[in-house]
Amino acid sequence: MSIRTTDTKEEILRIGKQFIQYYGYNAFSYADIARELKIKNAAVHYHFRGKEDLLMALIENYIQNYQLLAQQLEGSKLKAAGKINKFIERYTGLCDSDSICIIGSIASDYNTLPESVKARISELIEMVLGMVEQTLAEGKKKGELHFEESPRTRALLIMTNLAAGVQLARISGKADYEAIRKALIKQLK
Amino acid sequence: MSIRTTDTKEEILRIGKQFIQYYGYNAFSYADIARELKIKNAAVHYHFRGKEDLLMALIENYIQNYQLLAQQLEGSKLKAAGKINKFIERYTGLCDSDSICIIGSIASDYNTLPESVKARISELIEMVLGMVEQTLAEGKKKGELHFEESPRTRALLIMTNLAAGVQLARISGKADYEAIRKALIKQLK
DNA sequence: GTCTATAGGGGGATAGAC
DNA sequence: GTCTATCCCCCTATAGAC
Repeated sequence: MSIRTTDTKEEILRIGKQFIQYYGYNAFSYADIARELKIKNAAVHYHFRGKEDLLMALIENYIQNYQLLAQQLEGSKLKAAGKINKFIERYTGLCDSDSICIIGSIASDYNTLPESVKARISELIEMVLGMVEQTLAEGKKKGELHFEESPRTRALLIMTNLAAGVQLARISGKADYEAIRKALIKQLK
Repeated sequence: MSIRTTDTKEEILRIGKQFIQYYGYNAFSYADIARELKIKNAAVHYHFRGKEDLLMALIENYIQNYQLLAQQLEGSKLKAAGKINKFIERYTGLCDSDSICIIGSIASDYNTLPESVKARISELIEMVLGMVEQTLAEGKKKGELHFEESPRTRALLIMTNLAAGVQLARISGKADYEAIRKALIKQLK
């Protein structure tokens, strides 16, 4: 019955994620976060010493989140196509809020980030690609999915279609993203 | 015999383009450009009143550049696959310098840009997509290319593979980009 | 845990001399 | 066309009171 009180630290993470997806990492400030949460600059620094620490925490969140998804998919009765759809859905949601995937956003700012962050992002990407790759491989083995390329290559094609698809949608409209999404699903049948 | 002297204005455009592709629009300053060209801050402002004017000039350059490519392709004896390859080559070159396509870079910063710039970027994207779409349509008609989707959708799939492919390569290495590139070419046969 | 106040630096941009 | 000098703003970050 208890609604867990979202503390400030979680709120900062939530807003930070939104800002990265909407404006980009180098285009928002602690002051922006503070204004949004109606607290002061210094309070944000209390929870995350510096902006890089906030970014790192967000990346850790994503890693945990995908680990959770991995467990859910492993224990689910979904067919391969349904599992792939779980990944696609995450991108479809972004479009509706004019936002882009955090990996794509960070990729643009990549050369401005410290090595520690770069390394962790690399791990996140490998993890996500690995999950998609494995799902594709299993689906092919069971005869549920059909594609010519290696599972790794197919995973790369799908994830790049999605990542740049939401970037494109922000500029040219959601219709283009929808065309991509439908084509992806059709291709695997 | 005369080697045209590259004046400062052209040099600024050259460096500005590099910085956008390497660091992102919101992550470099006029001071960075000035340092690179061994001139002062104010000299850059003389050639481009503000940073947005520089960005707009770069977008105009891209539009002209693609118009030139369109003319070249129209008058060439290249088969459809060869024409598509001209687009792919542009992205392959980016990988080697740890850079990403300017459209992808700008897409990340999109919500921080003034409306005038947004509108022009939209036109640039439509132009490039239109060129690829038309090339695909002609190739299919002549029996040189084979794909199931509409030319527009196929163009979207190819361009998003390339745009996010170079973003990915910057983080996970060029091997992934190469896998994408080869798969794209193979898919069309 | 949040505040006020502030340090220190960098950003975009302009005026006016040369 | 480039310079020096400067303005004003916002940024990241910290110290110390509450």
